[in-house]
Amino acid sequence: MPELPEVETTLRGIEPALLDRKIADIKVRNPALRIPVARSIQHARGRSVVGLRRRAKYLLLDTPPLETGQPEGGLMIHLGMSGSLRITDPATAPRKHDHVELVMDSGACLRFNDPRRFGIFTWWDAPAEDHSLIAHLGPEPLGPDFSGKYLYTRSRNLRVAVKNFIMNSQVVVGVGNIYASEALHLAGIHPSRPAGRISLARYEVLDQVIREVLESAIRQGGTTLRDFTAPDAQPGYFAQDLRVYDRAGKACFKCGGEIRRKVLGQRATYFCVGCQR
DNA sequence: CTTTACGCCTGACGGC
DNA sequence: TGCCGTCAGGCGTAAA
Repeated sequence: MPELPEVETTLRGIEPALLDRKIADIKVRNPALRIPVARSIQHARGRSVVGLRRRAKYLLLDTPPLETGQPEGGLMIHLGMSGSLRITDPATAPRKHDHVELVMDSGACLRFNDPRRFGIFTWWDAPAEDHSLIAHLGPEPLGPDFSGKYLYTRSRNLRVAVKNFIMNSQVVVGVGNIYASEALHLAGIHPSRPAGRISLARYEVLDQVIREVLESAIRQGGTTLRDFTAPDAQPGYFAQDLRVYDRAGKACFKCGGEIRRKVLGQRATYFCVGCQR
């Protein structure tokens, strides 16, 4: 499932094939994504991709108008939980669940594949920051606006469990279910602890481990990046580093305690009974 | 306002 | 072997 590191890896993987290239054609095979693919994505046809950005788990392609009067904006892609992008030859037969594709003038082709169709492929009107899906998002976890002090200040008087707090995209973006459990374990914080009852010092630790776990995963994403265009590209680059996720009943690598599973906010949550308080 | 539940959807998996 | 129920998950939205 694409978390922030995999989206970042995806961005780096598709950039060489898209940057400064013209979108010659846009094909929609199945518009039934989480948000139906609208005809407006055709605004990008004939335009060049002059920039690729990531905001939270959204990929943004900048496509300036060719002549005055055309709309300013670009394409927005979200991978949902089963989406992926790959660069391929447009002559190759599409796979099952290849819903949208960009045919570049270079002859390369970007295909959006998403079995569960929780993803998004849509058009945004400039400025992208004002789009309803990203206008109210919190800071980037790897950016300068995210800090222990920020988490501490935002959480005062909140009774919500700290795991739900850091998974709230209005608080901070890109901390998915897996990394929330992993980061809290590394920080020694119990996932059920009320967010408003955690000290500044502990939030400073949490800030650091969130950065570390995401940066580490992005580095390992480089492995995924290399076979990104390969027909049999495999996800799961982070699986070997998981310390608590999906390890219920097993022993904690740090203290030997038992890893338990509980449901918080309708999500599977894993933690160690020995070293998380 | 905060908090919780639900729905979208397919594939993997276990039970029979 | 195949059928069926259950679960997983990002995240917006409705409901409480």
